[in-house]
Amino acid sequence: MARTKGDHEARRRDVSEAVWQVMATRGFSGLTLRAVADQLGATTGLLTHYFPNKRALVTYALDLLEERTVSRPRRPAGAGIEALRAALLDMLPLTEETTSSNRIWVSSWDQALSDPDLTTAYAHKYAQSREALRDRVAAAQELGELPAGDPEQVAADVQSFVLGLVVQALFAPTAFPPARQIELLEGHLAAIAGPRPVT
Amino acid sequence: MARTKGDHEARRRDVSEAVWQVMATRGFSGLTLRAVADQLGATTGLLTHYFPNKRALVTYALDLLEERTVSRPRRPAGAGIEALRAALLDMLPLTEETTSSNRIWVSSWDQALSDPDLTTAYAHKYAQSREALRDRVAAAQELGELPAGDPEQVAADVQSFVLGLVVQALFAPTAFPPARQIELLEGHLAAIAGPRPVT
DNA sequence: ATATTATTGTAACGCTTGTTATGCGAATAG
DNA sequence: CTATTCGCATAACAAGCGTTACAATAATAT
Repeated sequence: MARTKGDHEARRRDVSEAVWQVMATRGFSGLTLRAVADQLGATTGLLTHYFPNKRALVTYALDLLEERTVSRPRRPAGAGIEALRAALLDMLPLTEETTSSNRIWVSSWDQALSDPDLTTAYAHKYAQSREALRDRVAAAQELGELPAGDPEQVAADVQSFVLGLVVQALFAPTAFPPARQIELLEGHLAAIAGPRPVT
Repeated sequence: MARTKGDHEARRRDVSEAVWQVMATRGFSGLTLRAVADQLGATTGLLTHYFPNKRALVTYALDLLEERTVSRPRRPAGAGIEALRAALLDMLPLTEETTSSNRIWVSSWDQALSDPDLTTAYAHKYAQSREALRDRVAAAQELGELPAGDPEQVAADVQSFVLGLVVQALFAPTAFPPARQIELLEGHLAAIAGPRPVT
C-alpha cells in the first residue's frame, strides 16, 4: 500500500521515531534492522528503501542523536556563570527526553571506542563542547563570578563532572533524582567559584 | 593433546588472559566464544569445557574485570586528603593496564544498562565506591584539609569528576595524557579544598 | 600393556543478523 | 482507462552466533 507524497514526509518521521525508540529501549547494540522494522510495524524491505546499508542506518542514528541533542529546547542562557549553569543543566538527565538521549549516548560508547573513526569523531564532539564551556567560563571570570585561572582547565573540570554525573544518574536514577543532580551541580559550581563572599 | 595437571592451572590463566584481551581489543560486545577461542589459538570446544554457557562466560568476564580492578597494585593510601588523592589517582587511566580496564568498564555499560540486574549491580558497585570515598573525605575534613560540609556530597562530586575524566581520556588520550589528568585532578582537589591558606 | 578418564577438536544444528532479488499493489502520468 | 513508476512485502541467501553431540588423542590408573 503506497502512500501519498504528503504521507512520505510523515513516514520519514515515523522511521526516525522508530530508530529512536529502538535505541532508547534496547541500547545502541540493539539497533538492528528487524528491530526497527518491528517497532515500525513493517519489514526490513521498507528499511532497504531508506538505508542502503546497516552502516547508513548507524550513521543516520548517530546524526539523529546529535540533532536531537543539539536542537532540543534549551534553558535561556543568561550571562556569566548563569550561562554556564544553564549549559550544564541542559546536559543532565533531568527529564524523560534527556534521559533517553543520554542513555543512548552512553550505550553508543562501546561501538564508538571500537571504531577509530568514531572515536576521533566523539573526541572532536566533546572537544567542541569543552570549547563552548570554556567561553562561558571566561565570560564568568570577566564578570568576577569565577576566580581567575585557565578557563580551559575549568571547562574540562565541569565537563568531566557533568559527564560522570550523567553516568551515575543513569545507573542509579533513584539515588540521583533531578533534585539531587541539581544540588550536586550547585555544589560543584560553588566549589569552583571559591570562597563565597560574606553576605 | 591433553595437558599435565600443572599445565591446567596455566591453561586457566591463558583463558583469563584471552578473555581479557578480547574485551580490551573488541569491546564488551565483541566478547564472543569464537573470538576468545581464536585469541587462545583453540576452538570453541575448549571453551565449553570451561564455561557451560555464554552467560557463564560473561559472568566470568565481569568477575575477572572486577577482580583485576580490585586487586591491582594501589598507591599507598596515606592519611587525610592524601588518601583521597591516592584513591582517585588509582581510578584514572594513567597506565596501559588501567586504560584497558577502564576501556572494558565503559564498553560494558551498554549491556549493563540493558539488563536490569546488571544495572542494579553496577549501581551498587558505584555506591560502594562512593562510600569508600566518603570515608576518606570525612577523614580529610576532620584533619581540617577539607572544609566542612556533607561528605556524601563531596564524595559524589569527586566520583562524578573522575568517572567523566575517565571517559574523556579514553576518547581523547592525546588530549588527556597522564600529566594532564593529574593536573586536572589536582585542580579539582584544590577547588573543593576551598581557598588555600596564605603560605 | 591395556583400560579408563580427561581434555580438546570437529562438525553440525537452529537462530539472528545484514543483504539481495523478486513480486505485488497503489499512486500517478499519458 | 491504461501504463508506468514508486513503495513496500516476501523470501531467500551467506555469515556469524551459541549450543550440542560426537570423535580423537593424551594422560593416568590398573
